[in-house]
Amino acid sequence: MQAFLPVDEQLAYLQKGVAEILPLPALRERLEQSRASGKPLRIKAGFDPTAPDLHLGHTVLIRKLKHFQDMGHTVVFLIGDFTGLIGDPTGRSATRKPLSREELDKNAATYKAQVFKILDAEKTEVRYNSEWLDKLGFEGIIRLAAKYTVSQMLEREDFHQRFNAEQPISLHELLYPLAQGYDSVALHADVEMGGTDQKFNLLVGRELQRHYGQPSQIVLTMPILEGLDGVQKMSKSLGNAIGIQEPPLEMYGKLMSISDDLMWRYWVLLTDERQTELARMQQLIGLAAAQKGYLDPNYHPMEVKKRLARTIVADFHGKAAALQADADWAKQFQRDEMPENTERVKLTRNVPFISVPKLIFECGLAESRTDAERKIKQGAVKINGEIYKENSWMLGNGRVELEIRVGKRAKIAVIE
RNA sequence: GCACAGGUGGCCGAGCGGUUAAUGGCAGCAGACUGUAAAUCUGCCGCUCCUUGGAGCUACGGAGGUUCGAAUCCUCCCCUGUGCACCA
Repeated sequence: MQAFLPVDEQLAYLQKGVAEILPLPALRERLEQSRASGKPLRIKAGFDPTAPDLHLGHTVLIRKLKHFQDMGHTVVFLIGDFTGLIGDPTGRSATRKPLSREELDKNAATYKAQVFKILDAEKTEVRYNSEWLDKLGFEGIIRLAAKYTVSQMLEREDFHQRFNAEQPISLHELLYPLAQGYDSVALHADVEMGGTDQKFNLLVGRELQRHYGQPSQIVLTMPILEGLDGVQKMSKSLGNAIGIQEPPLEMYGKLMSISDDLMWRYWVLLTDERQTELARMQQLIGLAAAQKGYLDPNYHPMEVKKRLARTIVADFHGKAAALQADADWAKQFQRDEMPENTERVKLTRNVPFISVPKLIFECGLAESRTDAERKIKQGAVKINGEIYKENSWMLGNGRVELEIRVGKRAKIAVIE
C-alpha cells in the first residue's frame, strides 16, 4: 500500500499556481479518502493530437500533472484522437479534417516524447478517447446529448457571446464538451485538469458523471500563459509562442525578450522555484530599484531573467545546452558580435553578379526580396561589419564569403 | 424555401464608379533609446524586375457582365447571421 503525504502538505503543493479548484473542499475530502484507503486519485487531462508542437503554454498544465504524480497519484494522459475531429470550439475553426490512424500515431508519439520531458512516463497512463467514443454510435450520441440542454450549453461564455454577436456556432461544436465530459465518465476521473478556458467543459464532466451515477470529478484549472507579448495567450498561430522543441539559443533569446513583469509570471508557472523564493527575489529587486542601484548583481532584473531563461532551457535541452545558450546569447545579442557557429549558406550564381537583396533573401534573412530591400534602406543590414545602406548593388565575382547581419541575426553566405 | 443584413490585405475595420496597394487601429519588421528587453519616439509594412527612381504583376467570397475605367453597378453561385415557419 502506498504511503501518501499528509493531506495538508499535498494540498499546499498542489495548489501552487493554480487558478481555480472546484470545489476545493471536495478535493480535500477526496485526498483524505485516498490516503485512508491507499488508493491514488485518477487525474485526467486531455490533449488534442492535431497540434503536436507543444509550447511552454502547454507545459503549465503538464507541470501541474507532474505535481500530482509527485504526490503519488495516477495521471491519465488522454489523447483526444476522437474529439480532435471536432476541434475544440474556438470561434472560427472549421471542422478539422480527420486524421488518419498513421498521422495520429505519429502525432501521439511526438506528443509523448515531448510530454515525458516533464512527466514520468512510467507512472503515466496513456489513453485514447476513441477507445470508447468510437463505440458510442449515433444512438449513444443521442442518449448522451439528451442529458444536456441547449441553454446549459449556452452558459458557456464563448457560445453565448457568439450567439449574441450573431456569429456562427456549428452544431458539432456543442458536442465537444459532451464528448469530453463522457471521457471523464469512461475513465472514472477523480480530478480533471485544464486551462481556465476549459472550465466549462470540465464542469460538464461533473454533470455527466452525476448522470451516470459516479461521484463528480473535481475541476482544477490552470492559468493560461501569456505569450511573448505579455497580453495574448501563448499560441503558435499568434506567433508569440516558445516551442519546447526550439533550439536552445532561440528559446533563450525569446525568453530574454519578455518584459520584466511577464518574467514573474513565467517564474511562477514555468519553473519549480518556490513561491517564497520568488517573493524574496521580487522584493530584493524592488528594493534595489528604489535605491537606484543593484548592490547584488544577482538581483538585477536582467540577471534574474537570464536565470529564468537558463532554467527553462535546461528543462528541455539539459544544463550544458542552457549554459551554452547563455554565453552565445550574450555574445550575439548583448555585445552584438558575430556568433560562434554562424550558419553558412551556400549560394551559386549563374551570372557573375548577385544583387544584395536577393542575397539576403536567399540566406533566409528576409521574407522576400522586397522585404530585403526595405531592410537595406532602413540600415538594418551589415555586410562584413559595415552597414550596407546606399544601394542594392551587385557584388563582384569569384568565390566570396560574406558575413551578413540583418538586425542581430547573422548568416555567412558562401557564394561560388 | 422566402425576406433582410453581411463577406475587404495576418486580424479588426473604412471605402460604395475614376486623386489607390486601397483611410484607420492591432499585430509584425527595422532604427534610436535601454539592462537583450518592456514602455516611448521614428520609419517601414503585397510580390517581382530593373542599379537609388521607376516598371510590371497580383489583390477587396467565386464566376460572368455593364463601363474608357469597378472593391464600388448588374446577374448567377457559394458562405455567414437575423426574422418568418405551429395553429390547413
